[in-house]
Amino acid sequence: MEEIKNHIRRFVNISDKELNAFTKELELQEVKNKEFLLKEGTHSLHHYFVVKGCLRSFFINKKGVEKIVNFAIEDWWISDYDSLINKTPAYLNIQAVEDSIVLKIPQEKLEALFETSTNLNSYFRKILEIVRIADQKRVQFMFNMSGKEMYEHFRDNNPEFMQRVPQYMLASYLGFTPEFLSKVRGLQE
Amino acid sequence: MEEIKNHIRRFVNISDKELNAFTKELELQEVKNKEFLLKEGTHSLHHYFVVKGCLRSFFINKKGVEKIVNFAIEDWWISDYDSLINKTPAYLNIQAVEDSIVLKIPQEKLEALFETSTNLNSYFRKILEIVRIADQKRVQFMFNMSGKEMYEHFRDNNPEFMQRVPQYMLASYLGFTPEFLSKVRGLQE
DNA sequence: CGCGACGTTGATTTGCCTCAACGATTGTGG
DNA sequence: CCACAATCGTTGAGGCAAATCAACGTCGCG
Repeated sequence: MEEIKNHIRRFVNISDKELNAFTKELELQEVKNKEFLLKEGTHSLHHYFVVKGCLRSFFINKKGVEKIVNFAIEDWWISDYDSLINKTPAYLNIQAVEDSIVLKIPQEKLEALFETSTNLNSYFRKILEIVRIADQKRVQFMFNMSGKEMYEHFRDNNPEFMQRVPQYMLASYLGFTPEFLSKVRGLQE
Repeated sequence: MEEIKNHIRRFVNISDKELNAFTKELELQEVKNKEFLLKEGTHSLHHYFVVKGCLRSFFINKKGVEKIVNFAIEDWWISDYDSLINKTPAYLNIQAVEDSIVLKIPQEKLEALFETSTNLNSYFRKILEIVRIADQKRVQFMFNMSGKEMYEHFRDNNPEFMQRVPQYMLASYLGFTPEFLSKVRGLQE
């Protein structure tokens, strides 16, 4: 629990009492590599905070191909917001890419906490601000760069991922085929 | 001011006193068609709420072509979050697409209000949740649909925009050239 | 009227996909 | 502990969706 407490304290000035009210609702869960936390079509109930490991969210497109929407590593949240907020069946899958440890909190508990804690509201608002910025940049990259450039940019800005996710997942996240990524890598700079 | 008060009340249960503390910081601004609220390279200071009209945010890519990142119409917010939060020079331009009326609030005033108002925190958190879901869907569409499908989806789900934005801007938002959009439209269903 | 902004159409090019074949590595059961 | 099957990455040939480039029509407006 110290990981997430520290993470929150990095964003808001929060009392131990308030923090404990929050962490009391968290549940630790271990997930083995390839194990699912959410499958499309089911109802998503939890937000997940990654304590250790690496997860991905993805959907299956109409051609039957996996398309990775997001990765999450240590100190990051992952969930299907659409399903959680709108209470619709999930369109996304969430799956471990390594043996991992997550903390989970049900959306309804979180909503209840928001009623009483300004600081938690603030923390999650700030997380969403960061996510918004990241999403915006992703669109900008997709509109501005060739496949080769996107790969090089990702590699240079996220070296830690290069070791941890297989190449075909990186290809999927960047929006192209494994074959194409392989060719792009083949051409030396 | 009634527009934005009603908008906020749609999301949170807020007292008139709290609301007034917020609206007191807002400033009304008229923007003529093609007028800029933000130019890239300058520092972004405000969030903008559209009372009437239509705005767009865009950047110029390395080939010198405008790429539209977002539109905003009535009851919607638009800003360059990256610039506001990280206090960096804006990468985006914000410009009116019609004669418009906006309410603006400086980021620093908003931050101050967040310190004292749980409800405002909550409101902006909820706005960001919705934005997050929209961003996620946009990535999904880009990964799942052909140009023709993206156009038809947009047309069927956002009919109000079809009347209001010129075709070349729609093309830019969808990520392709005006020529291609024209051809896609040429093929009857 | 004449000019600039916007949309259309056609010919050509290109970035990335598809499909197929083939190594290398891993892991798993006999 | 070997044999074999999966899994993952690489390479090449061919195809296609969308971009590029260029020309032209139309409209609104100074």
